[in-house]
Amino acid sequence: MKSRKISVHIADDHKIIIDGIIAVLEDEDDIQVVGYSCNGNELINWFKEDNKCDVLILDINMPEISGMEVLKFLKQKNIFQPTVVLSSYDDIKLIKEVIKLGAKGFIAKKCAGKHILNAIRSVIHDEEYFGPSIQELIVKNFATKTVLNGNNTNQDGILTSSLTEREIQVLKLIAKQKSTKEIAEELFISSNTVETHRKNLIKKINVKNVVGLALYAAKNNLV
Amino acid sequence: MKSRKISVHIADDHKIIIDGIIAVLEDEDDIQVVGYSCNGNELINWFKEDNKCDVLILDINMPEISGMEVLKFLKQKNIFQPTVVLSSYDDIKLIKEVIKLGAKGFIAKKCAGKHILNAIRSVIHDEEYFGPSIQELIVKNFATKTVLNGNNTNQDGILTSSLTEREIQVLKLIAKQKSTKEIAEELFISSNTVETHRKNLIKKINVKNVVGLALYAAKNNLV
DNA sequence: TTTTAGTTAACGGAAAACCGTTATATAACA
DNA sequence: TGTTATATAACGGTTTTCCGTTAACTAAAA
Repeated sequence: MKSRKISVHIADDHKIIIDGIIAVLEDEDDIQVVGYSCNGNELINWFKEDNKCDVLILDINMPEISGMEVLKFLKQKNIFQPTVVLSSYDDIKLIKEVIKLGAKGFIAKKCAGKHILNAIRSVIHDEEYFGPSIQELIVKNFATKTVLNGNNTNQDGILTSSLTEREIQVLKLIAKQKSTKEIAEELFISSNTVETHRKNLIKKINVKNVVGLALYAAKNNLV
Repeated sequence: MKSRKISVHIADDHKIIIDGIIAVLEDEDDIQVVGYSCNGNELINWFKEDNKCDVLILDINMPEISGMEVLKFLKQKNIFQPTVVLSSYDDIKLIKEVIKLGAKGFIAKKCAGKHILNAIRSVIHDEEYFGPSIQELIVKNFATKTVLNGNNTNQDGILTSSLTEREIQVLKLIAKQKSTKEIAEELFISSNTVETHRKNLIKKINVKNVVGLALYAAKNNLV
């Protein structure tokens, strides 16, 4: 007896990537693409119309409603949705966030198509799957974080840190080229507090100065 | 009489995008994909082995050897190569650079696949082709640049400015989170000179501070 | 209920960035 | 042969960032 095909929905703001994934998946006879979305809005509406799929392939870097926010939406609505997250960058913090939000698969876009197949077949069984470059990153991160000051890591060892709401808010304003004073005025807090946030951001993100913060912000679509 | 197919080579560090483009092109019976490269090195070697194609589809954002550098290589070797440049970002400065280096087609990755077909069929006849979002950008840029201070624009009106070699060098080091002093030591020049360069960069790029420079550097793959 | 995470705030001193402006030398260009 | 672009350098003053450290209050979690 042959079981039903795995239904897949793809969400990515780059149509060409959707085409690419479809091209990879259509050769497999246990997988079926049942739809795609070109932005977070479309995807959320698709869910709201009570559509379903076995596996969601989700780009994290989408304008307006990001993949992250889609995951938040799903979590909030208590929708259990096996998901493979696609990302342009290898970023350990991003991976942590994504795991926190319940996604089990994570692949860097630069990785070839066949890994998506493995990822789909893993997450459908609620198993984790990390693409090759991600695995490397996790191992590297684990090593350094364990040896170095465990400033961010808590008891779990790996599932940690990330920025607070306020810190993200401050970071965004820094990335808008605003000075401490301007940020303080905008957020109705003391300049000293903003400085503290800036300091904590530099430590948490492990960069040298505001330039590092700006690059981090750019990388994580906070700009 | 039916003419020979248009041979196309694709270069992009994201395999999935190559797959996507192949998927789009393989439905066309006047176009034939004759090869692909996953980075700038591979592509340059491909050319060095005296391979040829009618149209090159070139991603600008590749690690190590970028698309820009590939264009420089082709120009330097006097290889006339009709090229469609792919970019993740809509950036007017980038477009200008690319035009300077001889590419005639320019498409943002977010644009759907069919535009690539138009682009290929344009550049093969040495005609320019700009994707929809790029056209918008050019129009917008033209309007503001004309109205506002023409600080960067020279006689040509559109094909202008850009940073000097030295400025780019300094900018890259700033984006590496180095201080003025460190940069000065690395380049064997005075701190004062580095400050002058930083100042000029801020003015030229029209940003407020090093954060703006960092973001510009990130956007233009100088990081 | 203690513990932890987050937000707020302060302070003093060092370092770096920012600003305007001027100036010299060189190489390329018209 | 001027003109222009580029790279170099200096200077004084202002503003901002950076660093370490401490601490109080709150809300949520263990």
